[in-house]
Amino acid sequence: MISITNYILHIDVNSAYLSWTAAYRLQQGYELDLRTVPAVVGGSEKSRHGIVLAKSMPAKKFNIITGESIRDAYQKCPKLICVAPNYDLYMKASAAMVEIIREYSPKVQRFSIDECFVDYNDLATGRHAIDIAKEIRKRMWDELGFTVNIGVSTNKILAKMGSDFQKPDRVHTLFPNEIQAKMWPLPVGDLFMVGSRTEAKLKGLGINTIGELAQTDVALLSAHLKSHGYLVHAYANGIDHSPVRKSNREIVKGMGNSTTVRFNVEKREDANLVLLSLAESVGMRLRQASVCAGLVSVSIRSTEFTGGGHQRKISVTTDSTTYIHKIAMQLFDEMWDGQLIRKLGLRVSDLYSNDYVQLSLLEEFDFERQKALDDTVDKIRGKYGSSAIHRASFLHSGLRPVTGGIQDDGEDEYPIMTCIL
DNA sequence: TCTGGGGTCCTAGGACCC
DNA sequence: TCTGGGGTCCTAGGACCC
Repeated sequence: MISITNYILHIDVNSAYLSWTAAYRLQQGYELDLRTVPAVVGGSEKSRHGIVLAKSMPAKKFNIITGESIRDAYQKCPKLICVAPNYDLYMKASAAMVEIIREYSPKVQRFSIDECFVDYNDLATGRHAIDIAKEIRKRMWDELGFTVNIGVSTNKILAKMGSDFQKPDRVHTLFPNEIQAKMWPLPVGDLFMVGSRTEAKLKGLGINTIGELAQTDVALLSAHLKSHGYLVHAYANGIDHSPVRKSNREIVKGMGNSTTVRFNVEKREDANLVLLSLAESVGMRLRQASVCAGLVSVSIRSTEFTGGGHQRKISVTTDSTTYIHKIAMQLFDEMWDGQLIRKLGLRVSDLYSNDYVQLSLLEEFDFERQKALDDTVDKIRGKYGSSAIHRASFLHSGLRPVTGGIQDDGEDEYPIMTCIL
């Protein structure tokens, strides 16, 4: 017998935004634990950000689902408590969680703000992975005040599926010899990477459970789902060879920001300002990551929820706020048909290290001068905050001079957290 | 005052080249 | 004078995730 020494853990915060908010409020001296009553984290309806981002277990009992409008949620439960998101708090809570997890293994992959994978070798400590998982679960509660689910297995897909079993505050195993008993009876839509469209197609083929998917001829699946068919078939059989990567950061493919504007945009000049504020944050993020982009994309969503995207490769790679904005406006002008706009997005990709920025001789654009300006603005914002300096065109516009990334809803802000979390 | 924001990967079709 | 084949690049859009 060969004993397994390498395990994969998947750690997932239960109702992350809500749990973190609840834990924080307890620390601040609130009596009520939001996790014990129907409560949601959601944006404000007035600024048209009113959807449920996270819900408590009691809220779930009222059939409130993530992503639905706050209004619909109130209809289901009039006593519902709704609190604003606090992304600064979430980043801190996430960092505190990862710091503890890294005590057990150097191979930790942050999969999202509230999830990570751990490659754990029990030769290192002589302790079994299941015991480690139980200890991590307990420490999250004791030291940070929130609960997690942990899945333990031998690869990422099984660990992830395992962490999704009964919640909250549980450790589950899903080893290969447990697949048939624990995973195959589940509805096919529960499988990672089977979303609503794929689920509908599979049901059309008479496939209703993960087990049925696992035992379907992969040729049939690929005929209907192309390469996605191979993927979900492998996942249904618990097959996944992807490694736990130490870092996601080095392999970022693109970055973008988008915003639902507080009012319907009908004037080009307002769209121009919104895209400028998005370019400010995208540009800052590029410069912070020391990369330049070779592709710019703009997306528009109308008040009718129609719309699309428009993108263009650019002849230079750039991290210039002003240049990105200039391209974005070209794209906008080519695409906009005058419809009322609800949401605008700006995204850059084709990222290259900015060590070798090419300066185009053809462009009538002074990259050197803009670079100096961007650097100065970044320094001031780094020191005094992103609202310390902004372009005069935003004065009296009713628009944010910088849009995207970590920011809160503005109305009901929490103070910066100072406690242990 | 219905419907957020940030990502990744895949596919299809047209342009263009040899 | 309807007509091949292979390849890459570019753009649009769909599907999935948290």
